[in-house]
Parts: sequence; C-alpha cells; structure tokens
Amino acid sequence: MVRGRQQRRADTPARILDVAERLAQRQGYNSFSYADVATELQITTASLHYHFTGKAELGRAMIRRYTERFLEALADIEARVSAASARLAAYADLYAGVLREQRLCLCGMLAAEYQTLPEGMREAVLGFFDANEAWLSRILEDGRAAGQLRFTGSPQDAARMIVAGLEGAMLLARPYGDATRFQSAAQQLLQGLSAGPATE
Amino acid sequence: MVRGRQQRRADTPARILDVAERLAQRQGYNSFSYADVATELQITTASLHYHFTGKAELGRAMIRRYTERFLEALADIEARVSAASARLAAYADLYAGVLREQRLCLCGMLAAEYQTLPEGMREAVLGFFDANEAWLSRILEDGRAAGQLRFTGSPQDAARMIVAGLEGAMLLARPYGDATRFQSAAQQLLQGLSAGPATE
DNA sequence: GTCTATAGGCAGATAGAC
DNA sequence: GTCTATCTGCCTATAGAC
Repeated sequence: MVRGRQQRRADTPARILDVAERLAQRQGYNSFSYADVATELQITTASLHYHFTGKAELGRAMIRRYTERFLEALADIEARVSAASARLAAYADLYAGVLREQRLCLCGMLAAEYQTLPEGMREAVLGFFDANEAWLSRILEDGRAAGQLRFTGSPQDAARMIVAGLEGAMLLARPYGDATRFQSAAQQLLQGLSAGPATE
Repeated sequence: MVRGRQQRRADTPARILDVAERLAQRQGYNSFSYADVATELQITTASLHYHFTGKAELGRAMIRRYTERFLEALADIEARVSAASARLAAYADLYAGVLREQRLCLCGMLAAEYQTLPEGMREAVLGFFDANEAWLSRILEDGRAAGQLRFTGSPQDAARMIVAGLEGAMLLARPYGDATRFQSAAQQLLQGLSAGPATE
C-alpha cells in the first residue's frame, strides 16, 4: 500500500480517535478537552481542529468507529461460536474486556450524558444500541428456535434486558474496582435463558 | 416552630439542593454550574458560596440527602408491603418514578462520572449503593426463607444484579424517551425471582 | 444572607504564518 | 499538517460592601 511520505505512523485522525475514545470512556465526553487529547499526542489544539472541525464532529466520528468495531466483533462471535448460550457469554465478555481497561462502554457513558450531547452524537448513540438489540434479538430468536434458549416474551424485550443489565453491571462494577461484580451480574442475567436440563 | 423573620419560604439550602439535584440527575454533576443553580433561584453564585463552600460540598450534601430520602422510601415499602415480590416491584417503581421526571438515579449518573468526582462524593456514591444492596439482600433473603422467592446464589449477588439491571434499564430508557423500555426490563429482571407455581 | 466586582483558569475555536 | 497567538466565553471562587 503506497502512501507517500507524510505519515509514517498510524493516521493522525485514528490516533486522535484512540485518545478521545479512551478519555470519553473513562471520564465522559463532557469531561475531556481538546487540550487533553492534544497534549497526549504532543500536538496543539489548533492541529486537532484541522482533522476534526469541532468536538461534536470528533464525537460523532468516535461513536461511528466504535460501533463499527463492535459490530465486527459481533460478526466474529457469530462466525466462531455456534451454541446460543456461548454466543451470549461471548457477548458479555466483550463488555468484560472493556471494563478490564477501566472503561465504560462508550455508548453507555454517552447515554448518561445524553441530554447534553449535540444532535449528531445522539443519533449515533441510539444507532449503537439499536444495532446491539437487533443482533441480540436474532441470536436469541435463533437460539430459542433451536431449543437452546428458553425465555418468555419477545426476543427484542429479552435483548433489551440483556443490554440494560450488562450496561448497568459495568456502570456499578467500575466504582468498586471489582470485576467480579460484573461477572456475577452477567452470569445471573444470562443463566435464566439457558434451556439446560438442570434449570428446574 | 418559631423561626425568626429571615426566611418565609423553604430553607435556601434545601432549595439549592433541589435545583442542583434535578440538574445533576438530568445533565450530570459536571454539566451544571453554580451559575445554572443561582440563575434559577434568582440569586448570585456568591450567595451559593455562602451556603455551600464549593461545588464539591454541594455535591456531597446532595448525595447525602438523596440517600436519606431513598432509604426512607425503602423503609416505607417494608412497612406498607409484606409480600416479597411486591416489595421488589415497589422497589422498581421507585426507579420508574425518577425516570418519569426524565431523570436518572442521582447515583447512577454519578457512577458514570465517578472518575472525575472529588473524594468526598465518591464515598457517598458507594454508600448509596451499599445501602441499597443491603436492603435488597435482606428483602431477598427473607423472601426466600418464607418460600416467596426463589433464586440461586447469595442474596447479595441477586441484590447486585437487581440494582445493576434497574440502573442500566433507566440509563437506556431515557435516550429513547420510552418508559416502557424500563418497565419491560424491570419486569423480566424480577419475574425470574418469584416462586409462583407457574414458573415452569 | 445577599450583593457587586473581579480574579484566574480553562473551555472550544479561529486567523494566519510556516 | 502543524504551529503561535489570540479571542470570547464560561467556570469556580473570593473580597468586601450592604
């Protein structure tokens, strides 16, 4: 891939997004500044404005990339794992991986800040959750049809409960610095869905 | 109750806390300012500093009052409602009432902002969750002992799952402006705990 | 208790040189 | 692409009059 000489290392926009994403997941979108990002990358805030016209645009790009990557991870789970309950466990593990880095789900954090977000970011946040729900709904529906999962109500409702439960479990586990809080909650949340013979 | 002449209406500190609490629940602690509170009360930020030396102290007082009131509501549930599953439903209704005002649980919001909070506020946030867990654990344990509830694992783990699930459900329901998202998640979360004859 | 006035810092953003 | 310099605005906080 011939690229010219101007950038040996990773694209500057990508590195900006890396830093912004981490800061947003740890502190919140409203609690990091252009200066924070610029300092860490050893450039100036004026340079940031060259790559992203404003913080709102940076925010939008951040969510879009995060969602893309998350959906890739979901496709990967579907390709690698076939058992429905194992797929759900792998889904929960995605969250656990984020928490391990002392981060919240980016969109969970942004959901808390939702009322202060610019319109473009709001839509992107909802898009993330919609996509997660759609994927989970499909996995749940297929799993139930295959006799691997058992739940009452619609797959969509179950999917929403799972997303809410995992987001909440992350939210609470982090202040305690206790990953087992998340694991325990995730396990309880999902165990009720397995159609194993030992449920009753 | 003789009070002198200087304050006919509600205590100024209480009114300050009312406004700060609502703003914190809607926008987050980091996203409201002394000026926001002062403007709404038609006083100046200098006056605010007379009642609360700084924003951190205001924040601490806010959490303490919120926790006190929440615990009173829990005691009230325990006094009014005797069936364990009805107590859990009433607990979830507390959250629903908050959401109805387009607010998040104060401490759920602060959990998201946790890493940016001053030390005094952090402790107070954990205290809120600890107290909730302790109350729920007791309710769950009693309910199981009375044969009204059924769950595997410790009451504490179940309590943590409930708190996490309800906090997450609030977090996600609000951006969608859809209270039924909360209700549906809360119902699914709790229904698995009832020891009713129709579970299987 | 509440005010005016103001300090001192940080925010996001832009103009224009290199 | 990145810089320096700068603007405007908001933030928390304080001094001191009333």
